[in-house]
Amino acid sequence: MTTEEAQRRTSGVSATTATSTGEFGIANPARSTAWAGAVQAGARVLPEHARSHNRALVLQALFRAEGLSRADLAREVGLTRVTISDLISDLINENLVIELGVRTDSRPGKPATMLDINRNGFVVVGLDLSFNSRFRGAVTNLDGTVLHREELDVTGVTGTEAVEATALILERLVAAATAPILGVGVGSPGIVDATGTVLSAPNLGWKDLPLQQILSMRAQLPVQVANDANIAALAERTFGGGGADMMLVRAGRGVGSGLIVGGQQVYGSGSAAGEIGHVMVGTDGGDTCVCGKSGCLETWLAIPRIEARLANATTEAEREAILREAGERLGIATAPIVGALNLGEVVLSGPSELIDGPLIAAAADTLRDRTMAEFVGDLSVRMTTLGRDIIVLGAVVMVLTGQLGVY
Amino acid sequence: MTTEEAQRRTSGVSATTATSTGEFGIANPARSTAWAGAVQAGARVLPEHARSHNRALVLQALFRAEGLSRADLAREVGLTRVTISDLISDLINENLVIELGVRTDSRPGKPATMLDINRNGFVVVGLDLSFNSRFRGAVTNLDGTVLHREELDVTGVTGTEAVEATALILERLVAAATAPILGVGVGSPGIVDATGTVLSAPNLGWKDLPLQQILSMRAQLPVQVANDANIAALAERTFGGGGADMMLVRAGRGVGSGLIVGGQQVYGSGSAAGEIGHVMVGTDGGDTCVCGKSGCLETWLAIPRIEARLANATTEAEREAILREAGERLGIATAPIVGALNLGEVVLSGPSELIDGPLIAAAADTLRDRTMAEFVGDLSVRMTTLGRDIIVLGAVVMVLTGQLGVY
DNA sequence: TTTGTTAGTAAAGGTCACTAACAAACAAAA
DNA sequence: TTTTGTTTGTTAGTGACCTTTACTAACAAA
Repeated sequence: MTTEEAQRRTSGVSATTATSTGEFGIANPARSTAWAGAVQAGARVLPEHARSHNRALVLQALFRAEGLSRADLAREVGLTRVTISDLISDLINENLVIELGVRTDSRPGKPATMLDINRNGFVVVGLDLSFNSRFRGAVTNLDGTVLHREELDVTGVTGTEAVEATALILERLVAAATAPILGVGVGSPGIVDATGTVLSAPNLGWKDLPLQQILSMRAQLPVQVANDANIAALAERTFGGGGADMMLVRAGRGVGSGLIVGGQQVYGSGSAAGEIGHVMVGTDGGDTCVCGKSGCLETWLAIPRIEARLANATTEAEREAILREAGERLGIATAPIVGALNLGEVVLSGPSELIDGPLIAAAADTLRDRTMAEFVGDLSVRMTTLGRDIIVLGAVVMVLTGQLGVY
Repeated sequence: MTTEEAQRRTSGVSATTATSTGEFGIANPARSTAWAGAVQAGARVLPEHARSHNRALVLQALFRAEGLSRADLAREVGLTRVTISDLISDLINENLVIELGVRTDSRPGKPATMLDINRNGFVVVGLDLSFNSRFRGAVTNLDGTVLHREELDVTGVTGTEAVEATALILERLVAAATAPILGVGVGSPGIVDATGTVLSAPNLGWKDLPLQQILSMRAQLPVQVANDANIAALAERTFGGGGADMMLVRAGRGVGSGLIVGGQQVYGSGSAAGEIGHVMVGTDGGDTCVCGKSGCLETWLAIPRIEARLANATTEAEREAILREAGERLGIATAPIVGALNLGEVVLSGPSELIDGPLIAAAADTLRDRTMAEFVGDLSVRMTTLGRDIIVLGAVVMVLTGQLGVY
């Protein structure tokens, strides 16, 4: 049997994904069950792929609406009760699904046995490398509920040292896990390709760093690495009520974004989708940017820049004008994107004391003024509700998608 | 058996898709074999879906590279020779694939039997409703080679009359078909939803018009309707060598665009993706637009506007400046889109005597100036090579995708 | 108690792609 | 010329998968 065939024969997620003893080194390698992987152009479909797709559908349905019976699932997914029973039997054996007992409400017919994803039977480890001077991480259950946190100061740490720091915080999180670890998700700044290689992350001094491979080898766990803003968009989509056509803009030290188009994450031709920080805004100049150009979105919207301007503001009106201008510039930059993609939502993530107020209001006004009302009539511009944990939650979504096919 | 079950049982494209006698009214109803349809969220996958997906893969491989044997296909697609033989047997029975005879070159082993899609065994009807005063249409083979053309003057024709005109030109094209018609593709201006309903097309006086349904009933053929610029993007992707992350901008009476992201067409939250004509460009005003705003992309790039400006130009330098300015504005408007989506290509479609020259050069320069070179380094900005037939070719792609799953 | 409904399971059947094995047809080496 | 090895395409049989059909269990309502 060839390697490829062996892989093809492997389906499902083994229930023994990782030991919960906390050893940093015992678990199964990364592997994808997701249907998405099989749908790529040129990929044939075998019966077993159909099975894992249907299996993912069942998990998705259970994930979204707890308290479903086998019969409910059959109606929801469109398969027969027989097939659902068979799939559920597998999932129960793998400890991914549990029976909650019989339905209590009074209805004719045999009472249903309620099912749910075993939300506490596995945990996910999420890492957020996007902060300037500290790495953050958390252990969560499958709902994204944080069970344990770790932080690590990394001021001035770059290159290999930064990799070691990442491995260290991961090790601590793995040790803190109280249930088998389904997988590890990492949100990194910079450009990250589909294989989890950090092509470029200037702040961390990383270039062509195969972070996913490194961490996966070290932890012996399935690891997935993606850009922080992209991962935030995933989180908003799954946990924040984000729609199928959505943009998440993240303002921090720089400005980045993640895009969901047609329900799918956008990666871009060079894995650099969402990088809007250095797109010039308007035709009337602006401050000089670190990149050499003038009037980049970052010069208007990066938090340090806003804070510097606000430091000179003496009155509340001045303060508001500064924030409104930042919002306007965001609106100017995103209007063509919103129009071209016919987005339904623009979600902002960042320090709410700065963003949630005049800034976001001005962005919404500007967006509406500069696009065609007929097309963007029901555009929603809002803050994320996920707060500072958004990257960690995105990591959960990545792992759920990668390991279970849930999204 | 329920309707849904009956549909589920129906797979493949019957070889008797339509009579070639030219009667306007004898054929089978629209039906989708495409895998894409089955991959939607919440859609279960049955073995037969797997089969039609694999079938589509075989057709795709044959479509792209003629002169493949069964064994070649097995290697290409990843299925076994046995399975390929079985699929090919079906396809030959349906007259979609033909044997070309044995391979002539001298190699060890049994000589292979060459296969090809029966490119002239079926025809496709394409309709282009995007011109101001005339409807254009063509009958093509499966390669997109035009076999017959029809035109119809529709100056001042709107509403129901325009629908009748569409039906008339379609009837003529169907009558001219010399082989069974695989399907009909229609490129319409305005907003068209996924069901082929024209939600809004002011120029034609259409609003919530179920054009696909109307034409499908009239012609008794599978009909697919989509926005003209979107369909043009499809054509560029399949016949024009367009990449997986691409934008096609169409300048005509107005300005529209079509987007391909991650190899997939973008539809948008309100089916209005690509509508960039009324996005404001820059922060320095501009001419008043019919929409009421100032400085919309259309005021810079719509062909009538450019022509009006050129009429006042006396020197070649003035003429070039006007064209360069139009290109610059296009670059300003598309820079955020190119950056956010990390597009690899921007393709222009329209009158080449105006677009292909200073305009496109200025657009390329502006795009590069206003984005981050690191991210858009290998961005290609160019004219389409498909000329005026681009909409008709897009119709072919729609039909191939919808009826055969080829894309 | 009877009737009707709903949940879940068991057995049998059809579809699909796979493996194994083989004949046909050729080139190249012996 | 014969033998060997390669490649193509087919036949036969197998296992995976989901369906249909039919059943039991468990309940509400008449």
